[in-house]
Amino acid sequence: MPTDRGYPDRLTIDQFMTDASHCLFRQTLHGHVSLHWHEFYELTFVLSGEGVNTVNGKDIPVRAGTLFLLTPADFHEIRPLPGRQLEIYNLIYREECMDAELRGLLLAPDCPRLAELDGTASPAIAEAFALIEAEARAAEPDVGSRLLFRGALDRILVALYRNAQDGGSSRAEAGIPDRHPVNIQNALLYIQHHFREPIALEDAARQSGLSSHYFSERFRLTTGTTFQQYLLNLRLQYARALLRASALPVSEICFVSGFNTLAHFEKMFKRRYGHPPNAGRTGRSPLPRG
DNA sequence: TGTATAGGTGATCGACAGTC
DNA sequence: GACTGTCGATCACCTATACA
Repeated sequence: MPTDRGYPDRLTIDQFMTDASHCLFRQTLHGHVSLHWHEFYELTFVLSGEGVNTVNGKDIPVRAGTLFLLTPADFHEIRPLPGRQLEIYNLIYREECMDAELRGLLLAPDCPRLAELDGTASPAIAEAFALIEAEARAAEPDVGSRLLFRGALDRILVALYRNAQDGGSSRAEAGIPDRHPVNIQNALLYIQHHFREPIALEDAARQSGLSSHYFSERFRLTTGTTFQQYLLNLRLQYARALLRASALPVSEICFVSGFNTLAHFEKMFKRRYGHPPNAGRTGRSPLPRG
């Protein structure tokens, strides 16, 4: 579990799912879970209690019935309200566990990936989590276990998509028009969720099934920006949010945001925001205990 | 140790021509 | 019209270095 030293922890697949495709925890949070991010997807359902989930520097209240999905591109921390506790289901899984269609819907840039389930939908989702929990306890997992997990996961994700609320983000905010050709959307999706890794134009082009030359042209015409510029924007936005939300050194933020050298990160940051990375900091120390 | 700057190199962009 | 390949120009990125 994340330590509380003001530096975000990176939770790796090797730490939690060496051989498995997923892992489920039912836990009660009595205090603050410090800033962290993961290499896997995290689906959380609040069974009881009230608290605050801070995702990419933005506070989001959570309570019984709240369901949210975090991707490897998100960093977050969660804490119960003072004097309260949070009882949650926490399901972590690999990207390939998601149905392709659901992945396309839920990982779209404008999808809030947060839902408040009412008294009707909530028990059904708790039941789906309980099913995954029961299967995880089975002594000998078999093909049936895998299929039941996929079925339960699909059910939860569909509920999330149907009940998703706009947390304030929008395509316009993200600089993305309403409609893109499917091949460009695939590439955008790929970029959105892999921008912290080294991505070449060719990688994104492969996602769209186009040659790199033609993809470059279509991408620019469709999004109004070049591939490089789009990638740079994502990395800078992520770095700025992390600068505001954590006490992580600039050099660390540079690397986790997808930049390979500090020199380049600082140059690009200064060009975009008009000041060096440290100058815009609020001096935020680790979050107050909840 | 963390941050900032300068200069060189290679990857990418974008215009254009050509093919199917 | 959709797509690919070529090639010169541009810019992102890296290395080296300096400073607080």
